[in-house]
Amino acid sequence: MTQHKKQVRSRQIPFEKLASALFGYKELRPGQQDALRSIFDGHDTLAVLPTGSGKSFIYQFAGHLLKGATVIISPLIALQRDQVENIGELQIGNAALINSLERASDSTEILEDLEEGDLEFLFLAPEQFSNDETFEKLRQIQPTLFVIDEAHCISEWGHDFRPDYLRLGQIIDELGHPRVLALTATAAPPVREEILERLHMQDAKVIVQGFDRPNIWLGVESFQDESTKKKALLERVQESEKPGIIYAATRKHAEEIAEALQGLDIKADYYHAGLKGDRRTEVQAAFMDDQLDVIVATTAFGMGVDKPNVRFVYHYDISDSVDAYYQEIGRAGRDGEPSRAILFYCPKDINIRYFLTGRSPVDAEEVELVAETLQAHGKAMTTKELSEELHLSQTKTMQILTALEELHAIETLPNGEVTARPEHTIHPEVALEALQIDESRRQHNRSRIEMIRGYAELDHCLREYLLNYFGEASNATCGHCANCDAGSTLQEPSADRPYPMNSRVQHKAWGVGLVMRYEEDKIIVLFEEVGYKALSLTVVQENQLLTPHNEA
DNA sequence: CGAGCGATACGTAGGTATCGCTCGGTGCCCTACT
Repeated sequence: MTQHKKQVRSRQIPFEKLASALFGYKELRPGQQDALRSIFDGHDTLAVLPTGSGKSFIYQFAGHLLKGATVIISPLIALQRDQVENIGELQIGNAALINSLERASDSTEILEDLEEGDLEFLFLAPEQFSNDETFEKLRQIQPTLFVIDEAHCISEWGHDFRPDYLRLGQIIDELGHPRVLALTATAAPPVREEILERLHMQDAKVIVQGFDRPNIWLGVESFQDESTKKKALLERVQESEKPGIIYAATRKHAEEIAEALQGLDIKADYYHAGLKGDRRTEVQAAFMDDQLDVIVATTAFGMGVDKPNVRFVYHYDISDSVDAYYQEIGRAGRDGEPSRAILFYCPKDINIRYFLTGRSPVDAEEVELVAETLQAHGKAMTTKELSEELHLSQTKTMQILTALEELHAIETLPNGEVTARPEHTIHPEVALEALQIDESRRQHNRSRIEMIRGYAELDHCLREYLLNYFGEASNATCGHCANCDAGSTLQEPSADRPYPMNSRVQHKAWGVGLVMRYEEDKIIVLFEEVGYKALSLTVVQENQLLTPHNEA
């Protein structure tokens, strides 16, 4: 009875023929083909494929062909609705979604349909597993395919903002480990590793398609003060082909820029999470229908936006990581036509990013307090109960719980409640270890900001920097970025690259790390414990600071 | 970190300079109140 893991060898399946019959596809793209092959050969699969490469098709197709239910985890209700609608237009089975906006009675019915096979696809946000009824029912149903769409959310949001993302691995185990398919357009090598680990993926295959978007011209314009920067941006927008997107760090900036553009008779509007739901829908729809030329937005805008003719993505404020920046500029030029991505950079803008990502450190007393309370309490508690009892903010409580959980000092139940582990008491040194875990997380965040600063202050090929960050080596000048245009040559592919790109190295103090890139006489390594570090190659070689690290 | 706001000082009328405080991003979910 290995029913749901039964091996239908992939080569027996005429993928192309079926894709054409079911979806009207003329041919499959390489990434789609590889991902399907991997799924049908029984692997858990992580597919990192550029947007517009038909990622939804992969789970639609696999879900339709595999017996049993398909559960899709998707971060936004709006995205889920689009997907359900999308499936409705195909002849591949019914789809539904369960969330807080639907009626509870409906969700009971939906789960019954799923059990009886009248429903093939169920869309959920990860938070839904905290609902005992839903979770129990899904455990009975034992879905055969478990899909995590926008899987980079695990590492982008899981650590503080939406912690339920970190619990998906446990959920997958509890559901009897259905075949797992994680999909994303943007994941640098360390993010890929984290996805595999956090989802408890087994016998996993990772499929990665190229990150390069050659039709997007890259540029950085530097300024010393805000007003000059703003003026330059407005001028640039006036002369740019439209439509376009402008990203700002704060809601206020977004509103100000949009108003300034309106003052110049440009059809512009702003978008951020402070707007009412229907207003957000309205602004987004206007942009999608070409009624707006420019949308000025915070990071709230963009996920699931697939507009082909976006001619520019400008950043009025710098992003908090290369990952976020790449994802945002990737919304330009989906039609393959020339487009521009320009970062308007002012060194002090980095500070807002430090503020927004840099939670204050936890202190030992708080950690002890949380640990003791959980032990004394005897039974499981919600984060909310804990934070109210201890007069700590929910964010802070979450921050402490995440660290304690990594130490296996506490356990998070499938419904999201936390409890002390009865089998071992919490030692005093756990608090100190938790501080270290928290500090290393903070350092990691800081180092990500340093990497985007590195991009902003770069004097050679910008594209090469981005591609290196995502683990791709490039061997020629791109000839299509501000620095290449200015005559800068590719960084010398010098003979002094003692460690291959993306190989693992060991440092005496900082532990194991991944070789990210070379720069003049420096090597940039992403250490698991301390984040990105730049080391002088001369010093490294003279003192033998790094040794190749082979995994066990 | 830094922008922006209100309160205060200054010393007699209204502007201006300074201090100290607050707030700044992303979305699920659920509960209480219209």
